[in-house]
Amino acid sequence: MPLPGSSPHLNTKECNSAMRSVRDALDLLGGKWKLAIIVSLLDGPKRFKQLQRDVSGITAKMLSKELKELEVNGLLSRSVQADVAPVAVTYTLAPYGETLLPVIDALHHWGSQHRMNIMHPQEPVAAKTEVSAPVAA
Amino acid sequence: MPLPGSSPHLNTKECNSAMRSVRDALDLLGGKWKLAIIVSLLDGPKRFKQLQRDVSGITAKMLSKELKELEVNGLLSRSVQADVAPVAVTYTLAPYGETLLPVIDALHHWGSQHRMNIMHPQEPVAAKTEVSAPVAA
DNA sequence: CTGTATCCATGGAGATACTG
DNA sequence: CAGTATCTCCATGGATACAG
Repeated sequence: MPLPGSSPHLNTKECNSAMRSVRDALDLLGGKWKLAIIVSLLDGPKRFKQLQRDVSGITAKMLSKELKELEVNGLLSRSVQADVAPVAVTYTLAPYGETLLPVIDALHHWGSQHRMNIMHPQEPVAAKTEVSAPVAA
Repeated sequence: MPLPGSSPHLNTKECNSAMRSVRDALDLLGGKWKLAIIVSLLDGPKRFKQLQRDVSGITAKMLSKELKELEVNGLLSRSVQADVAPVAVTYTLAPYGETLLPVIDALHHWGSQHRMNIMHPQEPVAAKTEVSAPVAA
């Protein structure tokens, strides 16, 4: 069952409007880091440095940029503790950010299945062109 | 194993392995065109030119490249009709490609909600920093 | 600690022309 | 029709140094 209240699948006319939504989601989450940050924050509020450790490989510049975008979109909130010595900034997943859980689950579920298919291919999953066709040159 | 019916959420130790799956999915679907192509093929088999019309804005080069990647990953199949005059190539969504429906639905569902939140903000969704902090300079 | 500014390499992707 | 080959532009993002 595809979606409660949605069609079995989309016809061409619905495609364009449907794609707009999908693109919205993908533009927001599709980067290299956004989901990793959100997933890390599912664990609880974190500080900048802590996030940088968790999201392995990300640079301060990227982290800062991504956090800004996520905040502007209401997915997380930023709070500053100015009274402590070297300033403490905490990032917290907003309730709105938690609405992403179904999306994350879907990606995670499919992704882990796909990973298994690739590593333990029961039946050849890969390309199978019906005539000849030098697919990958 | 964290996800049969989806856990409440992921802890830090599970994050890395979970992220690998999520990244797998995102790497495969995250581009600008992949999902659009797949969604278009949900409608039924299509030919190259037809796809290029459907997926508005895509160039032949990109379409060709994306189709190749999708085929290699077993999400669609390519069939050549060499006997007809100017050669007909048809792309068909593979059964494996249809396993993406839940993912697409999740993205579509969240994306359309998000689009509504942005256009008709009931309550200010956007950034709200607790202290001062010139967030977006 | 929490970022920002700058420089720079890489590659993603458009335009165009060409081939089978 | 169904692509491929080049050339080129520009955004992404890493490294590094600096700032509040």
